[in-house]
Amino acid sequence: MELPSKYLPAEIEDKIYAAWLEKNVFKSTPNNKPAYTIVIPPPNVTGVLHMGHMLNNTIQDLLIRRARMRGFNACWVPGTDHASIATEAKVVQKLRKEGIKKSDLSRDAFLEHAWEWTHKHGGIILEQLKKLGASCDWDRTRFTMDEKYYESIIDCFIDLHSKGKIYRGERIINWDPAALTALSDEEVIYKEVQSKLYFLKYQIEGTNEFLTVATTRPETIMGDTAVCVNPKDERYLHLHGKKVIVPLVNRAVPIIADEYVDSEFGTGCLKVTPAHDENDFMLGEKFQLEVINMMNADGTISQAGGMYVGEERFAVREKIAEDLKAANLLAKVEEHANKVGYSERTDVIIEPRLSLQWFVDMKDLSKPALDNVMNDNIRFFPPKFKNSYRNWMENIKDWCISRQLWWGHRIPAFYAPDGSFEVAKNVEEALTKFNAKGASWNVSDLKQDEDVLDTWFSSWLWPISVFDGFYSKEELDYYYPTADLVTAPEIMFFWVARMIVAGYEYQGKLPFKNVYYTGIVRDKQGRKMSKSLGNSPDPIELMQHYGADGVRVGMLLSSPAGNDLPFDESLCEQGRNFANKIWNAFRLVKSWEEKIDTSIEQPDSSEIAVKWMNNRFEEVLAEMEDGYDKFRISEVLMQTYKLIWDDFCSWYLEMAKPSYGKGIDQKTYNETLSIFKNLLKVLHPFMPFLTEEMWQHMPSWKTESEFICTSEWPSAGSFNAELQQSFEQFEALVTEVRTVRKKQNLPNKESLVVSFLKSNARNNAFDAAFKHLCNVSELNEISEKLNPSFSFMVNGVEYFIPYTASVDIEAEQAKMKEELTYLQGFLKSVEGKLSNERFVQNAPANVLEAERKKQADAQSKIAAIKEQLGM
RNA sequence: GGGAGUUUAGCUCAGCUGGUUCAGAGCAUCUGCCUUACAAGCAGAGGGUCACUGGUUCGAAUCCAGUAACUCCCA
Repeated sequence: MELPSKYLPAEIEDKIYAAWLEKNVFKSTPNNKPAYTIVIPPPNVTGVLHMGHMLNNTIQDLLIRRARMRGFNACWVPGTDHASIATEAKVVQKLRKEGIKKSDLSRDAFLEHAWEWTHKHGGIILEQLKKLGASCDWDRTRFTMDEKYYESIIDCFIDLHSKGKIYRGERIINWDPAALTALSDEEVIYKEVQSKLYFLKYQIEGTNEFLTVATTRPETIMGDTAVCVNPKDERYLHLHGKKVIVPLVNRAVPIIADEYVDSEFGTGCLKVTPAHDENDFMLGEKFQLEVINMMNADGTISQAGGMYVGEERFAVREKIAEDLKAANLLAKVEEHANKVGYSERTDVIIEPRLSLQWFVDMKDLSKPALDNVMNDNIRFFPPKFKNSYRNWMENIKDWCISRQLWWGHRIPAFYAPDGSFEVAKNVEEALTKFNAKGASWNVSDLKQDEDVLDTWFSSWLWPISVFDGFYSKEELDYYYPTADLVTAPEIMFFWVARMIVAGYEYQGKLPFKNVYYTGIVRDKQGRKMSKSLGNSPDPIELMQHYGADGVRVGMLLSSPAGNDLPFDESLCEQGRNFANKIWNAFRLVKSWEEKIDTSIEQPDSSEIAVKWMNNRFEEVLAEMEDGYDKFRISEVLMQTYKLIWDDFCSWYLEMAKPSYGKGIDQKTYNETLSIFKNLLKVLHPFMPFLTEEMWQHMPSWKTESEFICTSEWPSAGSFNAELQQSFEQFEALVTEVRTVRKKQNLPNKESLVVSFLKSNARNNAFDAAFKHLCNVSELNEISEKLNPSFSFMVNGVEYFIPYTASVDIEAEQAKMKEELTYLQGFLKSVEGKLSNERFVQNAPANVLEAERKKQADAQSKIAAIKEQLGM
């Protein structure tokens, strides 16, 4: 069978993926093997694959494939998230294009559109993941709005409510005036902006004195119900207990004193607007202040404001500044840089708004989640993220979980006409609860809460509910806790922390053992990849260009845990080249199949080559396992890369390769195949398609396992360090000879005679390989130096290659002199150390010994060169 | 404003408890090769005041203090 000289991924990837699916190799059901589970961070149901997904899912696939080969029952659960705000926004947008306004639709009609949209776009991303080679158990695909899943979220709400962990309360929340919904703290992005600081004059009641208050938000004065100063601030001591008149509004409000106020900021006086600022709200509660809600949901001034009613908040800011100035109540305006919160979704400025919302009381819930990360029951990679996790957990606030949206899990609270409510699974149960308390409503009297739950309130049960864990223990007991979670640090608080909370609350144990945080994929200029910048390559196109394996390798080459990944297509090129290199090594070995000559004994050179390569494999395998344990993925990849390219292709194959026109012995052939097979196995998690394709070309391997992806991971054997050291000396010797050949233009076809000075230190283990590799016809031990000749030292042994006619002796001598000068300087520095008494006294024995060896080596080299130069 | 992190070759990064794993890897660059698996390749080579300044030590990329620049998180 003819194999093309280039590896052509496009022709084989789909075929191989289909074969895997057909034989259900990714399917997992509980059995007597240990489970190794990963749940996918569910992508947005209507999203498309981007580079972040590529990185994240490549890592998950790598981990799950390795686990599968190591004999675990590997289960990778795929799925998608309903992403309530993002999806609803897209549906609203789509309807608008069709001339339909959301407000014209009933809830049910809107939801029909949303489902339609979901069915049309949902799952695209999962299909794309198949191109990447993702070995998910697709039969387990879950969606956060699946019936069973939905039910578990509702039950979770009801449960937490009954435990008193969920409450309804009036709070200042982050309000998005464009999306008309509350946002969690995590959905607010703070940006540094250049704004203005307005100095407003508040007249002190009954006097002609004024108090100046600095504010960035003069438009909220209609909601002012106090002015606050620091009690220690001597400038204002005399005003405690007095009142001031709010400018323009002409309302008298008290001057209060509280430590909260920073005397250094502005004038040291703070206007207090309890309905429009979180800290002011706190002051309001503390001092029992009146609360005036002067803004509408859409960011216009409300009736309660009394002035500028119906006008937009920022227009009013301009206007009020003018009016204040006209009334001579504006002392001055300064430029001022501050941070302002923006909505992550709509990018409008967040309005702190007093509003009735549902909250989760996080105080007690968060405790086990904090402790078990800090004590490493759940390990973070890299561990530096434990710091920010702790910081957040220790200052955790109650979680606002209601959203003024339709797409999502509808809050199971039912209101009676008198405003009382009951939390229940459905209206009938709510009615029962009402009536048990003596009320006598009918079903038609009750109205369900209009709001849905924060998306993260559904995804925090992901590791539990994908196994129907609320209703059945069968699968959960087997698969939970899951092994690893691979995700981005950006959602550590949104999601990771909350899954841990839910895990301890509902299972009493951790949801996963390790959390691997990936970096952000950036472009070459360090910018985050985004649709709006258009700087993100299309992953599907990339895979078409470089092959899925090439892209996988490209993604992982430069992505140490937690560090950002400056992505460059040349990385994929490197991956593709690597695939091609292996492909050609495979072609070579495959071609030996026809050259087997059973009459040939295994040559010594091949024997040592096999022995060394097996030993080297053990050494690197141990390093790789260690790297995997520490999630040092890019390092493991590089170890694999060098093992295959350098050790196997550049050294082993060259040693084992028969001379031109010669056949190969059976033993070397068999052993080469066995080495190759192990290499492909450890490479498989990185390059699943390539390795599987080659496996399928080898009938003898297929008797072991039909697919490489279900074959057995190589088990570790013993490693002989001495053998590796011998190899390295041999390597150095070969390099020296190649250098001589190159300098002298001696083609490899012409054989050489190499001599060496008799020495006890000389290691001859690789002599046969050396002669084979360097085309050395004779390797002679001599007792006298050979002059004139090229000479070089390897590990204390001096070698000679006779001069050929064409040698430029003068140039050779000049080089030797240069070398001599360097060695003399080196020797001097070593001797300097050794003559330092304190060094000799304090340094450990091995260091001293090393220095003495350096000294001896340098001395002998110097002597050798001097002799050659006739000095 | 509070916290965390980073700074080592042109680029991306390794360098654990101070000493042969100590100045390293891959890519890129340069030189020579279409050598009978592979030019998506082979064989070589060059390249760094380890951000800066001090300190501790016989000895510092590594420990300590300070400075600078950048990044992220929280308010």
